[in-house]
Amino acid sequence: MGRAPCCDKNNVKRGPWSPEEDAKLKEFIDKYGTVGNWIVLPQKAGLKRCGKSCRLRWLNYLRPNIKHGDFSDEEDRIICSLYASIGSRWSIIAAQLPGRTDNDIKNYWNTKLKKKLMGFIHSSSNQRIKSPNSFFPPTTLQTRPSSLFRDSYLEPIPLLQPNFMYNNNMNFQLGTNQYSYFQCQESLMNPMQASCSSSDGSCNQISYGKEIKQEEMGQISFEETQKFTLDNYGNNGGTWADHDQKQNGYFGNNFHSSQFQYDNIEEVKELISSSSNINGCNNTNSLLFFNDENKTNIGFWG
DNA sequence: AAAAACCTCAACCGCTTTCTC
DNA sequence: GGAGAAAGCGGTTGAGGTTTT
Repeated sequence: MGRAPCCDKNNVKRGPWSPEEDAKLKEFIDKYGTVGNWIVLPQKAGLKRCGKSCRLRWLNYLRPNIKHGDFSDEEDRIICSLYASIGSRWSIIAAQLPGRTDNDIKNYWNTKLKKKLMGFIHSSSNQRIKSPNSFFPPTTLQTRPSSLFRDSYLEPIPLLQPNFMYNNNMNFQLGTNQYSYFQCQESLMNPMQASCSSSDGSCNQISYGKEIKQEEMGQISFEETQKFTLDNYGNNGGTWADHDQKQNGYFGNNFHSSQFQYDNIEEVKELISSSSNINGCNNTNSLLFFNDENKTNIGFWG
């Protein structure tokens, strides 16, 4: 017994929207708004469409100030940074890019941005990064057509560093709530011993050892992390998320990220290839960052 | 010129979260 | 607090367009 369908599929039109349907929907919403209920809207608007379909059409295409077309460098950086930080939380990412929809960003990431970044990682293997500072975003926020797909890896993508990325080592204890938890690897020098917490093996988060209450953290030595630092947050019960949202402005629930620092591109490459299967988990994605100490920061997502 | 391969993106599906009663 | 409905969300699909062979 499955879930009841949201509408009678036999009596609704599916597939691409015609200009007439677009006009009908737009005219109705301009006049009456969404009437607080997408399910009844198509009926009132005289459309033979599912409410969900109307909502999607409006949000992704018809609503005012929707931006279509090329993404700017600035938008690329924001997407990359946020993806590395929070993963595929497209709605949160879209909230940082006025005029862009989550669907748009998702498509853009899946079809272009991801490939370019992976290409960059692979092509970087024989070349040491010359000027790490060049990877930081320019001070100007001027919007211009994206050069991401024109430039070779010698002019890498300048990635925006989310606030938390500056909080290496112990400074990442942003939360003050005593009920907050973070996850800490017991064997810090071998992050690849990470485990999967999902019972079905389809985890989308990497877990690093046992959970440790924040107040216990003072007992843990991080001396050996001067060169290699682990930065890993988790949230439990939403408290982290609440804090992060206040702290960084854009992190929603279940914010979870991890970063490592390496000073050797080969280590990073190895890490990327080995991270594709960690303890049976499919952690297939990774992303490079660079900081101003000539280290390579790497962010993971599942 | 035709077929095959590849790419893009709008739309759908179904699960999760939020809201309302 | 619980149940049901609606909205929100992210993964996936597939039609149509473009490029390559």
